[in-house]
Amino acid sequence: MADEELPELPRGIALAWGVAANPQRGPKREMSVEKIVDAAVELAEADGIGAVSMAAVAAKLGFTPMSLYRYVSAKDDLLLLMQEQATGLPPEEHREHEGWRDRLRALFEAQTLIYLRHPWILSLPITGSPITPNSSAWIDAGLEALSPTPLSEIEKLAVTLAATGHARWYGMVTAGYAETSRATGLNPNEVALQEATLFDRVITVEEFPYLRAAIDAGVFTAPDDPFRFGLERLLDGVAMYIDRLEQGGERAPVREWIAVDPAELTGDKKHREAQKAVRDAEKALRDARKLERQVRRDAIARAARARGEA
Amino acid sequence: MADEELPELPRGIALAWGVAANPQRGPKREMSVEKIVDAAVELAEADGIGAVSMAAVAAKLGFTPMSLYRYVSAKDDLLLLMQEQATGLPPEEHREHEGWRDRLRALFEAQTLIYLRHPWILSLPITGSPITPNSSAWIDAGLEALSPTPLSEIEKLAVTLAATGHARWYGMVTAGYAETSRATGLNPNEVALQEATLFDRVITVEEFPYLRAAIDAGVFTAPDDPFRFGLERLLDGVAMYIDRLEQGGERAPVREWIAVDPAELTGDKKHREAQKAVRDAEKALRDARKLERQVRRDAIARAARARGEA
DNA sequence: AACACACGGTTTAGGAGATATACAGAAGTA
DNA sequence: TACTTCTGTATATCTCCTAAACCGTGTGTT
Repeated sequence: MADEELPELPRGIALAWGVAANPQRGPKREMSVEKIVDAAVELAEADGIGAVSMAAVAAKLGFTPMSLYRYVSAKDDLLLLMQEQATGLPPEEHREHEGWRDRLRALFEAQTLIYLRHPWILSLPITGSPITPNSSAWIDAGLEALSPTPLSEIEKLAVTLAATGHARWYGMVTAGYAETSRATGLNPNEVALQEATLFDRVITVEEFPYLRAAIDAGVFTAPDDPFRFGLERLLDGVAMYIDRLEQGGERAPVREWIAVDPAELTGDKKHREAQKAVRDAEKALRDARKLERQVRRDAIARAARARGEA
Repeated sequence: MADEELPELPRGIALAWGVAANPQRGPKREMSVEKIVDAAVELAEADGIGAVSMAAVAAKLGFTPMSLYRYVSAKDDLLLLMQEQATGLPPEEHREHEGWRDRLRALFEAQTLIYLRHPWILSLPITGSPITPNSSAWIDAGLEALSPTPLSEIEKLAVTLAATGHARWYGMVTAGYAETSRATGLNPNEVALQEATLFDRVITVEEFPYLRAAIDAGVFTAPDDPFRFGLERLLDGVAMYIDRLEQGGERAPVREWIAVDPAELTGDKKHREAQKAVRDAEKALRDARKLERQVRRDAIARAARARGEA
């Protein structure tokens, strides 16, 4: 009866919400979902998400791999629960801040910290919409921060989502370095420097003039954080919009989702051909550039050889 | 010699840049990297990234699995090349727009379209920093759009990154629906509706008052796109900042990257204990909430049963 | 022209990983 | 006590990735 109340809740999500029918009969349980998740998280912290296998988790707890399946119905569920545990609840401190802006910023920073601490979270596959207790709590906190503003509900959600996404993006870019650093044993600065060297090799003025200029200005080697700037501009924009509303200004039109041209999906022939033409043209351009690079490299090498022999 | 010029280029990246020493001896090649990547992409388009196995790709081309390794040094490389191919070059149309704002928006929309068309891209693991030709071209295009502005190089990069990240986030959220839709056979609207039902089940007024209010306002069922709003606010903020600069205003201070407290990484004991305390407290809260949910559910079920029996 | 050797595709094999299934023993229940 | 339910285990299958050895094919060299 009680089960019929929640028919389609995916297994993992149900577990996260604590919908676990505690069994009455049978032997005592020797493990618990929590212990399993803890062990899995420890493995991930130490050696990345790749180190998390059912066998490894079980071994860490001193059991056989199959025993885990009495607690977790599949590995995907375990991954979801790991994410949930590492994400945790939003910190209470953000409530101490006064305005919506400071609150949102505090949430943003808390979120980025989580990703910096647990970079493996970001390498988990996004399984649609993870409606878990903790992720809901983060969104709720964002909406709460914006609750004193005259924004509409969907606008509040939009701003919350934007800030969350920005934090996530921050994490992804940074976690890339962190993971490379862990995998190679180099410290992050060395990794950054090495990357910069690679950049120098392939980013030419002719092909990428603007990116080249940015590199020359040192944007990838400076210790400056481009993400804060982005967040502040976003918040500026929101503040401006709120001001406008408060002065009786018009609300921005809310557009619909970008729709994928159905022709592409149903396979309209002409359209497919057009797409193919674009792809072919891109390929031709790529090839031409590749050739150009190759030739240039050869020329340089030849010159070097000549210099060496001279 | 020429090889020594590019020593540390990771294999896959080197391939993407077309650094492929064409062999002279031996039998004619019957395949090519391009054909392999095409086949792999076709598999991914049809059945998701999970359908891409070396064996499947080889079979699609009529060869044995191992043959692929003469062209691609590992599966990861193949995945990188797939991403590169599906990303393509930024469309030229964005150059037709006048101001930086319209250009950036055009790039944003082009990028989101790519993710909507190839949602599997987003389920690829981010392998650090994919410095590939096409991804560089996208960044270059963003910087170009901003080149007439008085923004500094790092500020331009920050804005470009923010827009890119927002598009990616848009894609992730939307692709979740797309993948669920493909996997379950339901259309996206049905998926959204089903999700909404799940939301209704677990998001209570007591626990998530603000999220609950948003749901009641219909933010998840309306056909409105919260991401455009976010983008426009970001662009508003950038515009505002540019105005300020043009009127002789001060540049925003650029902060350094958020640093993870080294105590956490070196394992300071006190700090670890404090962290554990937080986690325990969170767990206690979670448990209390779980119990509360359970009890409430039981009560509801009991009431329903009583009603049924009455 | 003959030959050596680099190279392409194949075969075979190993190893890791998720998980289905069947089972023996433990704890409640009738 | 007998029955039922449940736990952890053992065994086995299936899917992947990829290392290594092999044979035939052209090209460059002698």
